[in-house]
Amino acid sequence: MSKRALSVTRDANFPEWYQAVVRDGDMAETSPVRGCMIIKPWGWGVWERIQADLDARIKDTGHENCYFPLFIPMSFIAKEAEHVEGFAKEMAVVTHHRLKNDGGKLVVDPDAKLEEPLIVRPTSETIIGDAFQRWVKSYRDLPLLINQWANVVRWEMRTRLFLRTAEFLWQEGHTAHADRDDAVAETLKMLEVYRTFAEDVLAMPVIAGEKPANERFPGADNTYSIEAMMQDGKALQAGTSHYLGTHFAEAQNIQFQNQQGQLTHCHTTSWGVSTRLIGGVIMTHGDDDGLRLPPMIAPRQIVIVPMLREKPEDAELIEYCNSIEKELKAAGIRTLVDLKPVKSAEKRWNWVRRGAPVIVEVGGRDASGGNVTFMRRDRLRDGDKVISSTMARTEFVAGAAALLKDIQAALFAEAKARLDGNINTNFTTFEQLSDYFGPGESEDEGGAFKGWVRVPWSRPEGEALEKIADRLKALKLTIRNAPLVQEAATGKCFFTGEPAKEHVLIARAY
RNA sequence: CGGAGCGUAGCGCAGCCUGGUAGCGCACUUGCUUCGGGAGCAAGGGGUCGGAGGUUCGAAUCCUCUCGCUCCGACCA
Repeated sequence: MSKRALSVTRDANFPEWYQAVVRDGDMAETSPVRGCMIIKPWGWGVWERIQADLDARIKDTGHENCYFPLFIPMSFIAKEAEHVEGFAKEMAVVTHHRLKNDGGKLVVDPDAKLEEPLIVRPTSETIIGDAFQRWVKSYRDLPLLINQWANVVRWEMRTRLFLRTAEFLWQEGHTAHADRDDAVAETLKMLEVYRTFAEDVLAMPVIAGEKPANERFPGADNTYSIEAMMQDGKALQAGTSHYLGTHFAEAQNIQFQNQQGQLTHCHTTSWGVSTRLIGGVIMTHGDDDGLRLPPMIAPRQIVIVPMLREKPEDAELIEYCNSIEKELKAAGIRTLVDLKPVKSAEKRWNWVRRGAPVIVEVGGRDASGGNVTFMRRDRLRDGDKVISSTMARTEFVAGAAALLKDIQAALFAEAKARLDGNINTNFTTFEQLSDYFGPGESEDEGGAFKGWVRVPWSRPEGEALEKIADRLKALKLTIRNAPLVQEAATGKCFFTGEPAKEHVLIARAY
């Protein structure tokens, strides 16, 4: 049996496998600062691809980018009651502005205390709202459609690279509208942007839907999400879009004069996706040999590894590879000839672990025959055997763009089949649900693939919903969302027995 | 912040119980031989054993405190 490129398999230990992919795929590493990550060049390249593509989509829908400060006056965050409640426990706070040398020891200067502490933004509703309050005067100023790419900090108890870090990178859209309909339409429009982006670019199928009341963003009237199914069957909330009603507008005095001359509060929205998407890509597409990147976000789509032998004929081989690279680049394909003075076999496996979509290996015989030998990362093996194909370089170059498209589509199809095939709709009683998922206490049980469950419900709120959430929590389950696209619900609510209004998805989640 | 486990070379670990001055595999460096594919042999380099204090002639090993990490809970994009 030939060995795998990683030391852990998904089946043996999914969390450990995830860490191995992140590390051995050169994506990121932990930092000296607790809970924060160092994103390495390959991982950063993926983020740059995500940014570039999504940014274009955000601009295409009429939004403009800008930038607000990292620090927010503490009083700002206190303005919206639910918002404070939701974020207060995880704030990084700046209280001083100077250090001093105290007998050879560097200490915080107690004389340099800030009059008002600054918090490091966990999200920017409050500071952007403060600007909106000044920017919006008239109905002619609306809608106000703003986005920013930024880092935010939430002092999480437990962190995992990309999935949950104390500092993470994201984009946050903030918009203000004249009325509810316009704001809700915006909220749903951006959810749809996220859905198509996740599916078309990340090849990550998701289900877009509305969060139950208990999972709403602090201060939102409605929260929508896209949810993706990871290879261990758990759900990952991959993006959110919030209709904030007039809560923030009222708290921050964001008002405009309408056409009738009346002073009216705006309806606002916010929406965001983060570096967590990269974690989603890893857990959607990775295999036991490492990462498999969808071509659209791979920093290098085709990597050419010349089989160098430290002999004079190497020069000719390098020239051959360079000329192929030139042709591929001309076709708009991100290509690299890996000339690092490392053994070819090692370079191959490094690119396998990094998930380069196509790895081309060129030896002397290929070169003299005008051929290339290549591997598709999405179909690396037949059983344990590595699959490689040889074809004429002209044919390869001519078909390269189509090959990448095919890989992109194959990765999506594979993930889509997993999502579609693992939503159980047969449960009718809580006992069945409980028996199926078990208490989920042991790691073994937690590790087994369970997938999701879809049940009809009556959309309870308040105390009734809390009770349901508690019962689910005992099984480590949560309601993910009520899919926007679903057939009409008939019969009784799975939880309350009252007439059902819609279906919701239940799953274990990250 | 509660429960459990773990910090020894870049990575993975042994040594600790029964104190005697640090070792294995991979990786790294050099040489030779190999090489249509994750090679073999040989010779090397690298560690104040997480930190501080204590016991002792002597501490990776025993004691106390402390910091950090991982997993499980609570919290969350």
